[in-house]
Amino acid sequence: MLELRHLRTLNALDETGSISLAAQRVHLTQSAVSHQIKALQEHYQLPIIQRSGHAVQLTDAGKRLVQLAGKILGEVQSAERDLAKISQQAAGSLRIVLECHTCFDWLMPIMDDFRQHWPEVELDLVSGFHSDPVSLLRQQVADVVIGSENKPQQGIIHFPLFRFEILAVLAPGHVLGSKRVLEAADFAQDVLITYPVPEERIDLIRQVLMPAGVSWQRRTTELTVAILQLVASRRGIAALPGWGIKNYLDYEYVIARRIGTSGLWSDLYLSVREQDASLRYLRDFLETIDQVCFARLDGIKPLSKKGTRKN
Amino acid sequence: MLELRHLRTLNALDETGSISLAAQRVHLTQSAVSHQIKALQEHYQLPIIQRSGHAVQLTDAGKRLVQLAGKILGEVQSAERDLAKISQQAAGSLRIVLECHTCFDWLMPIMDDFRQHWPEVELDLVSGFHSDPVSLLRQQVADVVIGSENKPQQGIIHFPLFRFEILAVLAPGHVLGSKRVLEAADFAQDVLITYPVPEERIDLIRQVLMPAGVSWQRRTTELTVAILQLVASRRGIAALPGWGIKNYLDYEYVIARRIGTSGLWSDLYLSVREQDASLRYLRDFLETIDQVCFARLDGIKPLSKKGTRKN
DNA sequence: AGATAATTATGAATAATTTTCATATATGCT
DNA sequence: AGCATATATGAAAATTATTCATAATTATCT
Repeated sequence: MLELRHLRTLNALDETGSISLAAQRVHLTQSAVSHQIKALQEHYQLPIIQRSGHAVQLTDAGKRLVQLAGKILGEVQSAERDLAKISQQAAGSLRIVLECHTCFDWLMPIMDDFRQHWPEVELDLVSGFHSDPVSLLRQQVADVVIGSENKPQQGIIHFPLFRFEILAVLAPGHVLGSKRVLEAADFAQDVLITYPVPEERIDLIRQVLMPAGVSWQRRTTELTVAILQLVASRRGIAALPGWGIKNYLDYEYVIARRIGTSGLWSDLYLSVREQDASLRYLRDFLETIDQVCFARLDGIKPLSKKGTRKN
Repeated sequence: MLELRHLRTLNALDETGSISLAAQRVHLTQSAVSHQIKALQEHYQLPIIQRSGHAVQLTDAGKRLVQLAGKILGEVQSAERDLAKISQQAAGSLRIVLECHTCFDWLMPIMDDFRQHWPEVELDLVSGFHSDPVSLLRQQVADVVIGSENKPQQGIIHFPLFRFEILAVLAPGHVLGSKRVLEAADFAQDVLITYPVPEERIDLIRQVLMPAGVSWQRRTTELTVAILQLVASRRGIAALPGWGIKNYLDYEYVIARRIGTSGLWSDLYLSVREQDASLRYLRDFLETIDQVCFARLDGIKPLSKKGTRKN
């Protein structure tokens, strides 16, 4: 009756404290999670969760099961890694093209983790900018592209990672700070500070400014911290992922505003050659990204798993 | 994809070394187990078992999963016991009536184990012989009957334990030893040594001798070892469960013969009052019996689980 | 060796379970 | 109070697991 599935759900529930967020984490609907918990409670004749308003709290019984999950799920993942090693799918290469500059932030620790588990896999970042990153896969120059590309292509598979909001970043006290939501025209008033990549690769420009026919001034720099420094010192405004600026917001180094009423969102995918899609270490890499990102990055949302995520 | 179900199956497969026996252990058909393993192999793209003729051997990958099962399944059981404690189903009484005398052999260690896990449950054996053991349940004198009773009765639930063969036990060199299979008439030749219970409670008499109209001489004694001693010293012959005499056979202290061409079989059930059937400690007791008996008793076969074994 | 029995594999059918969908209900916020 | 958000729930749909029937394979017994 109790299955690993339930433990994974409870784990997510414990971390998120919410049925619907937990559901997203395990790629199920809120309803499915609700049913799962109900089934567990009926099976054990015990309440697993306790509701104080909307917030979901685990009961002692629930905590005991989460504790079990903690002990067990790691063992399972570890065993599955060993199986990959046995099947000699433990060696290979994972050369990553990062289309999203800010993604360094979360990717770095994941890479460290990955190296520990897969010492035989050559892990690298492919540097430089590329107009068509996916073509690097075909040319065997890279093995993985992390970016926004998700159009179906022959021989390429896109795994959905997550959706995140891009926020306008302003110096505290900036005039635009008085608005709750910024519109395209607002960006004409100040210098736009971006990474040094082509205009069409900047979501704000491609999706907001260009369609609105607004002109802009641009200044570029390599590092996220540098962008934030420039913003804070009133040299301009920027547009960055919410999770990338969380700490700076908390310390009120900068402030953030939504772009457009419903916000400017960007979707991230991980693309690989079709023949690599079932490589065990690749799957493990994906799994780790999932775990780490959803646990640590604020405000991200899961994408539908329709992009081939079975097996 | 991998679920606890698979680990339980692999565990049984490891212990039995056979697909069909493993299937019986986990209360599935042979086909189901075969399909499970096939699914695992396809999922991991690895052979899990290796066949040398009919004998099934685990591959390294299979062994790794069994190792995982070993680590995990105990944790699960332990967590489930804790849940029972949380739900305050940890206290109660388990007064056992043992209809099958020889069953002391395997029950004793199980009781010891049980006491450790459920210190709050008063565990006892109800001594003496009873013409209708199940009525003791109704009278609240006992909580559990282990015996052959399986006729549906109002308010009583019978959990199937297992089926075992009753063998004729002879002194080495006994004349009847020359026959491969003993028939009813053969038992008229020698003294029958039994436990001191009514005739109708002795399977050999009720199912073989009486139907055949054969007469017999009987001598009784309390302990299994005493019976074996009398047999070995040529005071008579006995009929005992195969697993009960295994050690004595191995040391050639006595020899055993099948009774009738297809053997004399006995089914064992565990009966409880309906309202007790979902008690957590009772379920745990049942689970332990299952584990221990199938792991340690030779030649026993599972019974169909039709007697209400869900939840 | 040949026949028979026993064991496993497999495709199709069935059964059971899980998930989703469409809502209802409950809570929090302004 | 009213709207937005979160959870619960029954019924339908989808998926998955199991069984059934049978074929294929291996072992055993004259």
